[in-house]
Amino acid sequence: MQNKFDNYCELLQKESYKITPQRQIILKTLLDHAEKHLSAEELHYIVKQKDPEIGLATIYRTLEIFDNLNILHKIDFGDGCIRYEFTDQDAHTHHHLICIKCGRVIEVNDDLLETLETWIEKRTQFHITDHQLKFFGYCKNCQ
Amino acid sequence: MQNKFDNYCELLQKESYKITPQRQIILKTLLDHAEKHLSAEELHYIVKQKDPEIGLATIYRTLEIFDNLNILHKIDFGDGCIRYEFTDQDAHTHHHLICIKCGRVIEVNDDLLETLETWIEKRTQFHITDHQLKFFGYCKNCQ
DNA sequence: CTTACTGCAAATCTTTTGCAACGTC
DNA sequence: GACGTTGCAAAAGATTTGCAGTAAG
Repeated sequence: MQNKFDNYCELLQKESYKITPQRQIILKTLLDHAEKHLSAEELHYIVKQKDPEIGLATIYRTLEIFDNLNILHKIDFGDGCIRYEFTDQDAHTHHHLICIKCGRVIEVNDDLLETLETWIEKRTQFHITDHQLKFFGYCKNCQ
Repeated sequence: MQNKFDNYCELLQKESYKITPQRQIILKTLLDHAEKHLSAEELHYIVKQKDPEIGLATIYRTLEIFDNLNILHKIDFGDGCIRYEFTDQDAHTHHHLICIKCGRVIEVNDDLLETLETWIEKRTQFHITDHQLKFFGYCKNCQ
């Protein structure tokens, strides 16, 4: 985990962004909760426990930068706020199961979609660069 | 198209919603632009040309009802507003190609996802009731 | 005539922006 | 020391809600 942190800091530096304490705290927090798909608000709540001074605007601005640098990307689970996920986690073959009762988000990996993608590209002349696949239903506990 | 309109009106009636002129105009407009995935704002703009009195709140309230009755459902193309699509159009085997340059939304049909769904259900014990698959990339014109 | 529906305005919620003060490099 | 970054407060944009008046059944 530490090396990820360092890598992302290097990337920031390389792109001439400054390594501020705020950005370090935010990045650490994101890494610590990588599987949680935090929203800006949730992230802010956690971050404030480490440094109560940090404002919500800084959270949004930092997430924006991380998104631009492709460190993470936005996902929407339909709950009214934007959530974030590390891009390196994605690997293009990773989907989400969203429980419509308890809201739990489960991740699944597969590569069946590759086939579909190739087929669609051939048929529609649309050049696909990314996809999002979400399944809605009931998780094991909520059935 | 007329029979769809009548069917949905019947459904409204059956669920003891009143068939008001506003709801009729909204429903007609939605049916006329079924392939457009209108947002509330866009819908309002069109509807106001037929009846300038209709307020945006009515649009939202009507869309809410239609969503609850499963006449249509929300989709999010990541452009900051909720869009709507008729549920009967979906047929569970219909996906969206979203051009990240011009924003055009193209629809594709396929049933390859069925296989994947069955496989996931078996493996994760998650009961899938719906899915959303979006592909991002460049359309023919924007490549 | 009852009860749901409407339009308006105000409220809410998430996200963005302007700006003066601040901190990194 | 320059310039990017921050916190705050205000703004913006989408959606919701309260309310008094209106209309469908």
